Amino acid sequence: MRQIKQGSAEKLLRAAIDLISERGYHGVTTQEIASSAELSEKTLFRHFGSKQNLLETALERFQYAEEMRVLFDEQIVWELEIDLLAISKKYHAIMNRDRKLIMIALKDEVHIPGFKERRLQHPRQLLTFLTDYFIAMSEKGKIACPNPIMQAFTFMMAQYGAFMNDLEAGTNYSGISLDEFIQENVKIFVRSLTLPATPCEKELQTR
Amino acid sequence: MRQIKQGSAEKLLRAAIDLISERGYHGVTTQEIASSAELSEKTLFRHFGSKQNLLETALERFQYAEEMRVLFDEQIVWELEIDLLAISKKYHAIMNRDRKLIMIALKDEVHIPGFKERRLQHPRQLLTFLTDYFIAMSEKGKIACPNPIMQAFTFMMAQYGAFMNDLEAGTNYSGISLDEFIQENVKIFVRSLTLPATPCEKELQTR
DNA sequence: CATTAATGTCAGTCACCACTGACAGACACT
DNA sequence: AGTGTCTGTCAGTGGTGACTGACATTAATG
Repeated sequence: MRQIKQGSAEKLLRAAIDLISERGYHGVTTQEIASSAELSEKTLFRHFGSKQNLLETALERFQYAEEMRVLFDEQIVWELEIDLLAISKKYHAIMNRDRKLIMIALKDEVHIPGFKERRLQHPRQLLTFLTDYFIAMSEKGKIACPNPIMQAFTFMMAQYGAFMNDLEAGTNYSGISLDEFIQENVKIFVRSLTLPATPCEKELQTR
Repeated sequence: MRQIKQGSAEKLLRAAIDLISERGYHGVTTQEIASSAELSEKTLFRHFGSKQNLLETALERFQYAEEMRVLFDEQIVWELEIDLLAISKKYHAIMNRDRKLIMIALKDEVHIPGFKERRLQHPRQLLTFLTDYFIAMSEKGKIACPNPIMQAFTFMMAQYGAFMNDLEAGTNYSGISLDEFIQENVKIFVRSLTLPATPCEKELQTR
């Protein structure tokens, strides 16, 4: 009967994620979580001991740095537009998969030791990957005039903003889709980074 | 004694915003709010009748479209870099001023009729202003090759992402400040939009 | 059949919390 | 001095919600 037990725990975790991401930790009762999982409240406590532990277990699923590393190791073709598109799409795919966990982390009502730190480490890693990519591209002579960290950061912030906007506002801006944004944003970076040998004295001045 | 009454209501509102933005609506008790405002719980209920009404009153302070309209009407000098910088700085100034209200809205635990709609309308207006600005700049021949709505949207998303990142992660990325981001992002858009008469066939193809 | 593991039911505990009523003190204005 | 306004204290009420213990049920397993 091990499978059935795991099935129950799984159902409870999913129900918890669904409900807490919508209404917040304190906005949902253990009773609701249990019956949403079609189990009794008692079973919830037998599995997880406490509401907080249920949440902690659920949150352990959030991680994406590793997947990003694989992307940078295996899918890069050293063609700016193609690579930036692939990176953007992967980023949004992962973020959308975990969007409920991200909502919970954002509401952040319960203090879970070490969780915030673990969470913030993923985008930091992505920044490193992207910066290294820009540096390498620069060394290959394929892009120009880099302040690679800041450009990587700026690229990430745009992705993050679009994701967050989609997360909370959905289709607030009529007729603009996430996909269109990705296309346009990549184009802007491509145009900005592949200057046809135009010098960049202006940048050198300001820093 | 009107002043004293207003002083108390104000203190309660501020305390409510502070606490709820940190711990969420259900994570804070009326008792805590009252004593954080150095007033009795009774006074809280005498002023606002209910906890929910206290929150609703607090949230009425969020608005920025009007301030943005003034900026676009009065501060624009039709010089891309200068204008984008001014717009960015104004945006972050407003958002930072209201960051606690934005946190509350994000946690979004309590359903307040019409609030979400009212909230989403501000960025939509900003998008309109910025799009019109790009169109005008294009007509003046100062920027090139516009898909103005998407470019305005992309610019906004970058700002939003940087703000949200700052809001929840603070100084997660060592040594990168919001101000540096603003500078870099504006530069990227300037470079991308002011192509020195390079044709844009590539864009025309893809759409 | 006996055992074991997972679950359910039921009844209940204990703490917390939004909210109230009755009463009283402080202060201003007339 | 009297009146009105704002505030505080105190002692509640009613509801809810996390969590528990005792006992029964179901089904798989040896």
